[in-house]
Amino acid sequence: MSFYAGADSWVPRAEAVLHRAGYRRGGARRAVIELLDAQECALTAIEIEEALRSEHRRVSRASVYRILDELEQVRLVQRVETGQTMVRYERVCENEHHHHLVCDSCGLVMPFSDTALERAIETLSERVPLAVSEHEIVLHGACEDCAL
Amino acid sequence: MSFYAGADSWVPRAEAVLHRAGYRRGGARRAVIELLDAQECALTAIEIEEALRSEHRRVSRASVYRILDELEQVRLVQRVETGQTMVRYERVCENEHHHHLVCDSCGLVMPFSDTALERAIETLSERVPLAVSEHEIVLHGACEDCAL
DNA sequence: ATTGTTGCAAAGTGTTTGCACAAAC
DNA sequence: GTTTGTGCAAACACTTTGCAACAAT
Repeated sequence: MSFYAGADSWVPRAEAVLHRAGYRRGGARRAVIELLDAQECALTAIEIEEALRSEHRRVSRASVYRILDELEQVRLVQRVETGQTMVRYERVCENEHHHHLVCDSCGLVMPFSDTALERAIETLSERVPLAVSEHEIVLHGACEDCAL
Repeated sequence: MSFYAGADSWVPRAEAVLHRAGYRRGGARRAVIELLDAQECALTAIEIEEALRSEHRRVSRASVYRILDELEQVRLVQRVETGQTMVRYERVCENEHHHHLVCDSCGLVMPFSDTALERAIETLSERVPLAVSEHEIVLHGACEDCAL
């Protein structure tokens, strides 16, 4: 099992995908893309807005939502539902695939990946009355600090 | 793989758990409990409100939310996040454990269960920096009708 | 010049809260 | 009789939309 596989060239790929899909460039979208690329794990829209503001690249909240929506539609970004009232978003890389651990006590979200789990999902996907395109797995519990 | 294991004696257990936790009885809570017990899969708060109204057991929306929250806290009910803007809720039975298939096209939600998957989760849970208490798995895709 | 992008403010929508009254114990 | 449960309406919080100004092509 591993815990985060590091970056690939997501920013250039994102630009290419967006261009091909007919989008023009824009400062707000660029800022969101670069921020997401620098993240280790999923952020909420409001966290994204705040992070950008704190690095003096203010983007309106409406734009954050619009941009995340666009990026999700072209599958550059995926939603992560952690049971924490707010949806989270993270970039999707072609070679790296992970799921999430959520501490229900402090709200910490961590990525993890496991090949046995992926194999089980793959096998299962063939036997289910659904043409499976995605899957999401969230483990809830108490993180090491909170479990003390 | 199987697709829904049927009822156990959830209503009496719910009553017992609530009583032990110091709750009094109430018509609204009773109605929600009986409705949830009759479901095959997870409902949203608004679906619950509407279902109760249509069987002439009107319960205010605020009460639906309050009751679901209480039931969740004593683990009689669990949230299901399907990526469909509204959270869903379903009863949790002691002997039956399932996950969900979601059709992203029509919104259909179906339960499924798989022992290989559960084994993978169990093994994995030991090796992760989290004291795992729950897990949620959602498969997204197109259902048989929508895939045509 | 045309068309997509952005910010702002307003509207929307699901959820929560305050309060008064009814019901349970 | 005291405490909890419930309905109603108002308040909330996150998200979406309308619109005018701006920027990219």
